[in-house]
Amino acid sequence: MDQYTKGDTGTILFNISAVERETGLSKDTLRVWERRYDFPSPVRDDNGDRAYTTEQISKLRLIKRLLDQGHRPGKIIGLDDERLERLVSEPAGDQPPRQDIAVYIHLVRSHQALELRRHLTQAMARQGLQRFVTDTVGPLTQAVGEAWMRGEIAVFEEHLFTELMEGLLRNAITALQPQGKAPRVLLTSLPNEQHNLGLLMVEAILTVESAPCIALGTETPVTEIAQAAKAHRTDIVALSFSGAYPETKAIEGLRELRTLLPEPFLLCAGGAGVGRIRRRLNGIELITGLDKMCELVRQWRAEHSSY
Amino acid sequence: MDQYTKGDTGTILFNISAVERETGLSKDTLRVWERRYDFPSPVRDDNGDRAYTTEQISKLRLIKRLLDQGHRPGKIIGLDDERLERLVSEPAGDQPPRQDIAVYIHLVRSHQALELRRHLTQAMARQGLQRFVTDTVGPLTQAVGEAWMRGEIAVFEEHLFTELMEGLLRNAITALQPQGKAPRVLLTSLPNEQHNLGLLMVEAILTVESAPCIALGTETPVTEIAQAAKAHRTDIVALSFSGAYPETKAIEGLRELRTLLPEPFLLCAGGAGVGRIRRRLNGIELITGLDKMCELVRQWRAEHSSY
DNA sequence: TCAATTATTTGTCTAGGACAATGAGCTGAT
DNA sequence: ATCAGCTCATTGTCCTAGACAAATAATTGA
Repeated sequence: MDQYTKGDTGTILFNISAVERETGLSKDTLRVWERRYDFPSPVRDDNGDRAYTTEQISKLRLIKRLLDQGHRPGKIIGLDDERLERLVSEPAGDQPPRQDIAVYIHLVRSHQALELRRHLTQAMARQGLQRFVTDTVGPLTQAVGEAWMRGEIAVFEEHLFTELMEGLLRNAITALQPQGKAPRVLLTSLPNEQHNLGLLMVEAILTVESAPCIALGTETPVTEIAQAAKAHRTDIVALSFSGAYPETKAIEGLRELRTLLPEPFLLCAGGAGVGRIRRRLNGIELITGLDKMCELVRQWRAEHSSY
Repeated sequence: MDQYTKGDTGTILFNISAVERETGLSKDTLRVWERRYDFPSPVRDDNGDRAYTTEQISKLRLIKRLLDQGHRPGKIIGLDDERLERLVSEPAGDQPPRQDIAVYIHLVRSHQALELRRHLTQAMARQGLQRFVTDTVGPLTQAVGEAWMRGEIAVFEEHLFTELMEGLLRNAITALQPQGKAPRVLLTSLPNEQHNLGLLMVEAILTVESAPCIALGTETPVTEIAQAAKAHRTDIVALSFSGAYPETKAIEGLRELRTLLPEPFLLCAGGAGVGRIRRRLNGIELITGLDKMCELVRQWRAEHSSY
């Protein structure tokens, strides 16, 4: 029941439930990997329950990232950390390093909240909300996430960053006095997907585009999404998936929603979690970037302006 | 793998994974309930996998609500829908009915988001932020929660309300240009406590009181809270617990935090979850209302103004 | 009346088997 | 050479059924 326990040497050990939360790998998967590949091979606590070390968890995170890139478990689980690291950084490759992002990251790590907020507010004023979101918030959020994966940023630092960013975006959105014209867009995520930043980014962009948003926050059950779309007479339903969201669950949820929502509704999904979906899904638009959401709205307007 | 299949009569059936998502009850729990209480007793599909009907799912939702209210599975699972319904609406107390709250609730239920926002903004302007939070947001949030328990408000309606309220409070907070003087307060909640509204209410009140807040959002592990308090040199650490949070967990977490944070730090806990704690906890302030938080800050200032 | 003990309830863990869906590798026809 | 179709290996999720600690209720004793 407890999330973590202390090992003999004072090291912190995590139970299988905590590891599921931390890595996004289901308990079943963790157990079957242990059976088949001998990794992870956690020690056992007094009850005989699996107890994972932080090292194992970070290796699992690394492996998860590689799976998301298309690698297969059997091929990579045996490799040592060094080789895994090389695989991760390999194809990700060589984006031009960005000075501004490095500055923000530094502010996050040195706990200068006010200074960080000031810098970001200035950037927003300089770039305008639309470009601020696509060119700064998006990449920065991703960079923070990656730094967190590598253990360079503590949990509480990431929390503070997220909170600050949410405040900033929400403020910008209300400042625009959201009204606007069709299409009306419903924004939310499926249960177990708690990341709200992506949704707020989309909301900001859509608000700039004068498309009215109904934002439900995160974790709305599929049936409720369908009800909400009908009750609010939205034209588009947009779901957000972070990179850690299990692909099969995402597809499952989207398909169910498609069945529950008859055709006139446009259904689309975005976020890092859909980037790796190769399959074409019937009647579901996969959005590969924040700017693409804009295009979708414009396209919708073009198709519905015939009168 | 498919989330739902069609039954013989054309009814939609859900697999165990979908039910977990919809109800928040784990697969393990669903299976063990079936074993022990014969409910839910789903039919099986061609693979022998459980297939749940929508009726079963809504009964499960009802049961989940009652569990959150403190009922125990063994006592209520056997009851029929009628009896369950009666239980849900039963404990609704006899507070003096408030007209304004009834109006807000009505707007929530009729999906008039813009109108609701307008009303609330007006109330805020009329009452001032401090009284708006204590006299309107607090009671309203509670009323919405209770209505949701009774099934009078749908999940998506509650989500929209929460989202709207968060935006409103965040906006008010930033508008105040938070700076201010000591004490510095760290605001967050423990893992598994996802309600952010309570934290935002406190943040709003403290901001009015010119006490600078470090808000980490929800679900920060205890060790991280301790680190954050030190890194940001806060004077007070305030945790929020909603009514559903298990009392023992709360006490456990608070005690652990008290051990990790040496004396000069003031540690306090608030929210519906601490209201029912009778025991006095060493070195931990239990806050019984939003206004009490104010008093705590004033008291702190009185004690530290000796120079 | 309240604290300490004992009994019951309840959620989550365990093991290992099964199987469908996915992806990889191969074959033969265009 | 390319591509559809087939086969085989891989992989995630579901299954059963037993165990046990934590949480809660019931009982005892001071």
